[in-house]
Amino acid sequence: MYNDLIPAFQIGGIVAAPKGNMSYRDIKKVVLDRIQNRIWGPDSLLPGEIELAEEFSSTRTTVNRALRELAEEGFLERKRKAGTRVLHSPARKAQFAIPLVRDEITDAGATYRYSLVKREVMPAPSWLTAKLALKPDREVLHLQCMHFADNEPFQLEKRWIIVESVPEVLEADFTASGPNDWLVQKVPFSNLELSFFATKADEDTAGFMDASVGDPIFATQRTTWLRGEPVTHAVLYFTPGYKMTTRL
Amino acid sequence: MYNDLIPAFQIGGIVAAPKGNMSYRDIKKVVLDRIQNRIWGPDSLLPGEIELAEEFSSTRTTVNRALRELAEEGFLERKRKAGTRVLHSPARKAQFAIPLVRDEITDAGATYRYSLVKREVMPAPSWLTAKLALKPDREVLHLQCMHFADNEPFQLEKRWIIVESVPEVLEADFTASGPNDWLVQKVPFSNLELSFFATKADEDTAGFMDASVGDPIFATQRTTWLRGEPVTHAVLYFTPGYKMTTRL
DNA sequence: CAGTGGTCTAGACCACGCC
DNA sequence: GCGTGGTCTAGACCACTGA
Repeated sequence: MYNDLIPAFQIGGIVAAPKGNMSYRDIKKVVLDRIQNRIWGPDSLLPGEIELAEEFSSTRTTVNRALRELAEEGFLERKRKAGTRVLHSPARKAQFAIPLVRDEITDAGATYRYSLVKREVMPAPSWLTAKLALKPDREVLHLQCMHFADNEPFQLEKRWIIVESVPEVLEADFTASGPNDWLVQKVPFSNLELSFFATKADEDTAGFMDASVGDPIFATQRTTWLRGEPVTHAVLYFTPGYKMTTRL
Repeated sequence: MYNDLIPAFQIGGIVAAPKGNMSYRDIKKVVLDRIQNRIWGPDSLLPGEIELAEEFSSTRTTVNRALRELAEEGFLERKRKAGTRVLHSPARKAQFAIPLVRDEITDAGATYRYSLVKREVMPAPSWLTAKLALKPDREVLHLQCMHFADNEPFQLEKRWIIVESVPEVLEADFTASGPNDWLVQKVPFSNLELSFFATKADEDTAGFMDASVGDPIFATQRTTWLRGEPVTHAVLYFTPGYKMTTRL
């Protein structure tokens, strides 16, 4: 039984409310503990905020913040009039930072190097026109770039930028630094779609990465809009063996 | 220039503060707009909370909530004494729900079916002992299960459960429903590590999924602890072509 | 050490949504 | 309708940390 894992002093410890004033963090801890120890089991209804405020000798405002954050973290469901309920499946949410490649590399203590592989102004390929619901015959700037960590291939970036949305992109110089840096500086974005998937290295990709044809490749795809207008679409191919990790 | 995309009425609209009292949501919108329109450019320092509260004819508490949430969302950095600063790279954070497979399938409108492929009590394999820092010679329950969506293979689950942490797992019946369901009901968890990566289908995996050997497979890995004790480790292999997506 | 954000209080009004 | 959470206010004290 999992209770074997609970040190004796904790059974009556955290679960019971300490005396004196408690911060919203303390309240979060106690509530979470009660959920995890099934004192408030799945689907059960928690006492109202006022009642909890009394128990914790705190105020409703403070209790509210604690419960609100636990709800954001996916432990509780809150509805007006209905009250606060424990979710049966811990619909926890994972959070990932979306860093710039450069930051990702330098944060890992490696040296970052960038290289422009290809630059081409072209009509939007039909799959892109369809995906972004572009008007027909739009012009796009297509770029391919490599990002290195300690001179090892780290990421291959294929990017399409809608010229109409960012005309000045045609003047930009991408030989020294990548389009992501430039876009971040020049264009705010209001909306983003992010996907993760697995693909296999084709001959082209394998050539750039330290990979063999057919190697499994972890890839992410990002599409960005500004106030409803598509700005750019990028696919990022990671070096074989890459693993994206979070803790919570 | 991206300003071309901004309808004229917005330039002097959202960016300027509306009169009257504003909610924290309104304040968030205005501040975000000013960031995106470079009125408060990257790295610039925002006015203090009191000053903003005056401008928005609101209180510091309300402004505080707005700025705090924008910071959580990755737009701002806040430090005592230093003030609130606009982050140069929109270090936005992606949030994913971590649903039960069954929910993921039924939410998509498909029919869920489960099948137990393998059940085995065994000594912990050495890689698992190392990964979870187990004491030597621990016993684990190893399970392999298939999850189907509309009778199409959707996910292959390989799971190891530390018997010592959850002894009663040996009595559980996993022929009708999966170990995840059981664990969620019986064992709370306090800590979780989550990874995403790409791998290729081996003969075994390809046999279960609708896949060929060598196909790229998107996989996730979850390790769960309860109060510092490892409980279970699972690797979930998705059917080829699976793509995980979020918007923000 | 002084200024900024972090948090708590006590009270109020409001809006949503079950009953 | 009416109870519950959602939010705002006005004020206070505190803790961190940069100048």
